[in-house]
Amino acid sequence: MTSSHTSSSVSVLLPLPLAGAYDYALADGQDLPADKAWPLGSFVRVPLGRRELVGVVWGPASGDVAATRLKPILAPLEAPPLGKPLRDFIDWVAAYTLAPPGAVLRMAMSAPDALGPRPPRIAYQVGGDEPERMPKRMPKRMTAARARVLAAAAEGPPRPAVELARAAGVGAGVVRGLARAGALEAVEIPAHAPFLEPDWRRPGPTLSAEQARAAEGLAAKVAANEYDVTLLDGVNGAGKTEVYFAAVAAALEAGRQTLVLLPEIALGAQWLARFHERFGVEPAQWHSEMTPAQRRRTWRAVAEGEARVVVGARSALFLPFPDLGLIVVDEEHDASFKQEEGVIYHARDMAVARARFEEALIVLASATPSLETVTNVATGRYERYHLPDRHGSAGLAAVAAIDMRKVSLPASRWLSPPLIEAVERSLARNEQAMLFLNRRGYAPLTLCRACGHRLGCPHCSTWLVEHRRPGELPDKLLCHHCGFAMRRPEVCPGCQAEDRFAACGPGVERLAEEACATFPEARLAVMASDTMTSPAGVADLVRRMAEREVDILIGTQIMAKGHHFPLLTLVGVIDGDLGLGGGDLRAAERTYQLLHQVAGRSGRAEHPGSVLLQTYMPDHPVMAALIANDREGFIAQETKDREARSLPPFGRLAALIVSGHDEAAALGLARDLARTAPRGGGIEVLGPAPAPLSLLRNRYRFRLLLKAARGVRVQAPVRAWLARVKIPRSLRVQVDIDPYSFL
DNA sequence: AGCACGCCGACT
DNA sequence: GTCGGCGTGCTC
Repeated sequence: MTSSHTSSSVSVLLPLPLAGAYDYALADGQDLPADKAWPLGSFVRVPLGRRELVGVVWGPASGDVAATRLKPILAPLEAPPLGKPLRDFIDWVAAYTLAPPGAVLRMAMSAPDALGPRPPRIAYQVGGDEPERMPKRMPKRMTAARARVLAAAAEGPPRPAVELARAAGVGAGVVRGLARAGALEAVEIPAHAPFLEPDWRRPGPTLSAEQARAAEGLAAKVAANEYDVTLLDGVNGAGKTEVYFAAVAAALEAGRQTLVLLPEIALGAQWLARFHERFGVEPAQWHSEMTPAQRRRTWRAVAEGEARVVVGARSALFLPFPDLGLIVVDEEHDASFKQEEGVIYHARDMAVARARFEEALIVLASATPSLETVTNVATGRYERYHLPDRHGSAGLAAVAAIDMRKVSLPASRWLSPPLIEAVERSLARNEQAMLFLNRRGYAPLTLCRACGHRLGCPHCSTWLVEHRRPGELPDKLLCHHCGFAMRRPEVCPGCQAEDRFAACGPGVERLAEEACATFPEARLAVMASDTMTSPAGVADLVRRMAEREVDILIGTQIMAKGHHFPLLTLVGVIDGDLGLGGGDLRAAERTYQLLHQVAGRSGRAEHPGSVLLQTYMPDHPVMAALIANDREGFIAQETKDREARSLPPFGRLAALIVSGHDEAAALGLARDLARTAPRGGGIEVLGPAPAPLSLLRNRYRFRLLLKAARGVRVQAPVRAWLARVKIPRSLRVQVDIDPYSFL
């Protein structure tokens, strides 16, 4: 091993789940010093087997493979090199999550075509500069669609196929067909307009004294250019967004970049509008629904420092910011920050690590901070800015329980008389109401009244959920875990009885049916992740709510995320107890957070709101805390409970999920793992037990849970543990450090 | 993650 | 006789 200045080889990390980086030889006759030609972080094309792929120069050669056996680096790519903070972050995430470093690198290379030269942007025109603007060659076949395209092309500048097609109201194929026929001329036009710099000089809104204090504090922290974690803690409506926008403005002023992580970017239309209002432009966005071209453009703009503010879902955490000065994690408690597939990580926790490597400020914002974050504030690791009051005149919504043990409802009814009366009063006052049920579909279970048979998914250990969406198959049964769908069978698979199926339990669709019958005059809308699939659909519903075209909004938790319904004054929670079943250690915390967030939809602006909570457990600590609006009391009790049981954040957990198509083989490996499990030193291993979803996508799953005392690092013992057993390729062992979901 | 190699069933 | 299934192992 020699220094990178004189060595003739370097190690290159490839975006593959390999154990480590591979050594490559530097090409002969390279007239630049090696560290100039291939600086660390450079993207390079290398051979691997009979393939060629792009990797990143990661460090000096390891020397593991004899120099004579090394293949040469083929060529550098033109994208800017990954900076040291991001490379260190990638190594750190790999070590923390026990994922192969290349698998983590892959997340930072999520726009493969962004690394090479920009593809030319092709536009189509007709007639060029000539005044006539007639096609040089008329197509042999002329159709109405083609005529519209030619007419559209004759006006205005050359346009890309998609835009021209949109202007003519036809598909892009028509444009391409005309180009092929020679009727349209292809010309190269300049690349996309750059991302505009948000204007931080624009005056912000007037802030309250507390908001102003927090805003100034955050701005000063940004200017300090140091690693710092600050919790921005305030109820919905307290103006957290405007406060952290002050930090964004400070980062812009300092010339550094900002990343804002949101739980669900697809639902962020209102957030984007607020950003636009504050800074005059839209920020760059990053989420899973983007097209390859959009990813390319955004990734490259981030890497070149042109995109100054990026708002994105958790995967945006791995974008190649060259100068990141600020990270904001909004709704930091939200469970959707936990990535559960591939590299398993929690984006909030990883964001804190990235901020450390970038020497940046990270702001965690929430009305109901996670116990982890609250504990870090208590121990002084994080600072906290508190925004105690709602900005505006409306007080907090009053929460009251409806004790469902004391109401008797007819079969297949879920609206209690007190809730119905409250909705009627709302409607009479010409105000809006919301009914919340965190369950998609019509009915969560279908059973046979003759023999009791339940219709389950053939690939998972779950019940099929009935959906009755208009325009869809009637009686459609759906598995919410693997997507399996079927029509309800004619006869019961258990006893061959005909027409004896009964839908059991409510989903939002069935609730809507009941609401429709109960409030026949009211205009209803349903909002669930499967009925609101596009951001435009969500935006339209939000608009209809704002313009009072809807009286009762019925939906699942996606209603609770970031939407403001100013005229909404009543929230009815149909089943407050829904999240409390099961063995999830965070069940109480999550239920509190979700119901608090739902309650926060009610009573904004000048309308006071109220929340009615249907529950069979009105005395449960979660319900009691919600009714008393006693967040601190709930946190104190939950803290005491977790501490007593040495559960996070007062102890560490790691889960191993063994899965495979062969149940006996999977169980056998799980037992081998239990036998060789680490013991002592503050570590205890439980299991194997069938995972709560013991069959998922045809894979049988068994879980082992490693519990470690506070301060014990779990990575090294788990790594050594896995090295002790042979894992056949037909089985998979997933490691989940700090598991959230226990499924 | 690919891609090859290798060892057992239904087809030109 | 071979085309092809996917289990196992390797790629600097």
